[in-house]
Amino acid sequence: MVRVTKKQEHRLPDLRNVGKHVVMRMAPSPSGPLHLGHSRMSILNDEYVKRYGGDLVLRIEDTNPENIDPIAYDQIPMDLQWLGVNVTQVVIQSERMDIYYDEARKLINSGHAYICFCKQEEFRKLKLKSEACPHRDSSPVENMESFEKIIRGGFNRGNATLVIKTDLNHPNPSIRDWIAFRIVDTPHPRTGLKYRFYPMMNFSVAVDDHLLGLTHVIRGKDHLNNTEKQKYIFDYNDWTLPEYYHYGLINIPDTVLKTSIIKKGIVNGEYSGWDDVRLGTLMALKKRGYAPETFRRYWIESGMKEIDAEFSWDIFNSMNREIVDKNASRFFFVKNPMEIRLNNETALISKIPYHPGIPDTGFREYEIGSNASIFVDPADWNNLDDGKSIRLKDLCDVQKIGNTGKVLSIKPGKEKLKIIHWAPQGSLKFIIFRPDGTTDKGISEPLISSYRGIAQFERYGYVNVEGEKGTGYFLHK
RNA sequence: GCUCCGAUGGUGUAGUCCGGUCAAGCAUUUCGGCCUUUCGAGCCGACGACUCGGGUUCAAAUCCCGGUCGGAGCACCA
Repeated sequence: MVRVTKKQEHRLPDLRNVGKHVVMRMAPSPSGPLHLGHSRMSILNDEYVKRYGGDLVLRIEDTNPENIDPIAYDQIPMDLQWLGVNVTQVVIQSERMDIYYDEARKLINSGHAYICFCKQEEFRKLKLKSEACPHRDSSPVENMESFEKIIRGGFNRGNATLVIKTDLNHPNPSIRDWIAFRIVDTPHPRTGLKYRFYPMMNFSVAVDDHLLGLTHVIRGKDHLNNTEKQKYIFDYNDWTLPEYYHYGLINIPDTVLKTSIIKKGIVNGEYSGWDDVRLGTLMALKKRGYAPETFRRYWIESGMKEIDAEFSWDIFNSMNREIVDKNASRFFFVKNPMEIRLNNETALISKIPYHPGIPDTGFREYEIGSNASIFVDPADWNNLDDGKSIRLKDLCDVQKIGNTGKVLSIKPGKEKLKIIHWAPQGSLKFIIFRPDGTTDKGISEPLISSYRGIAQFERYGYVNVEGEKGTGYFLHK
């Protein structure tokens, strides 16, 4: 039997129980702009909504006033738009507080939730022993009174919580009677001090997943326990559970992603902003020249397995190179330039294709006068033994004699020579910011001045160029 | 410690549900060759993996049991 060649492209597995359409969501906390890690859940959800049709909800989970950066409300939708993620509905949780209160009242009435006045430590200890706290048996009427009193501001932080009754003998202590609301008196960037009794993520998520009609939930497996907790809310209300998927954690090496670290760095001036090229934010990656399509391809290939994995910049860059290369004009960038003199008697014309693979992109052309001097990278020139020959790409072959190049031939000789790049007189200062925080300074050929976008600096790498400024951001080799 | 989850080359994946077509495919990396006036692209080739031990079976990457290793969560973050 002949083996059928498998399709090269990776395809995400089909979802279970898909009806006419799906409703899915992304639920970032607004602690800052999106980063590389967030792009995974965004792409995954978006892919499925595109496959099956339906809605994709962006739900901003801003129920912890202490962990909000207002920039996120605007930047997250922009990040998603850049990624090509088609959000059909935006929901901001801080605008839904009354909904959460109503759902809480329902659970209090049905005896599934109680107000607890235990100190944090006390409550924890009892739970570990599988013992009920003294407030667990309060009547719904008592609980309701307390609840309304808390909402009106009758208690201070740490003195009261709303707890969901689960199972005190559950093998996992964190799932035993979990806290659904707690008091926070920090002003909220959007609602100020209007509310002080905030739902915990497990409560608001369960309520919203139901009310928004979620059919499928895809998220990281760090939420595995949370899913267990949220199921109680669905049970008590007799709501239909969405299908859950939990993908494994991705370790992204050599990349700063933690918003707390980034924020601190921005404040103390170490980073220039959220788009500092040393960071793993989408803003920074965009600035360096990554294509949105690269993210999509990468995360589709990674799939939804629960296994933890290592993010591979090699593979990511390789995918990006494939996308970006065809539109990347070639230029010469000479790092730490040194001048060498040629002994040509007549002027030389150098005509170099902008893209050797795509002939109709044209040429860049420079005239090198007689006995001209040009610039080369000392790393190339100094490694060449005196008397040896080298090829100046698209210019001529030369023999090294000290710091002069004796022109051997204008047409490339038969001999196989090392080929190096160079820059003519009139080249412009150019500086490249690299993601490791270093910079490469040098010069680039004159025609770079009108170029914008991703260029390939030959033998150096891909760089997102702002020609008129003489700066560029290193993308990858 | 407790609860849950997982294990295919350096990395990422395919195959595992329904055992045989898998002496394991693809991509990436590294190395070599061809081509080429880039160390890019393209082409060819090489290295490199089923965590271990038992069991079931004519047959196991695939099913079962155990060990090991790794990961996540562990309570007023999301």
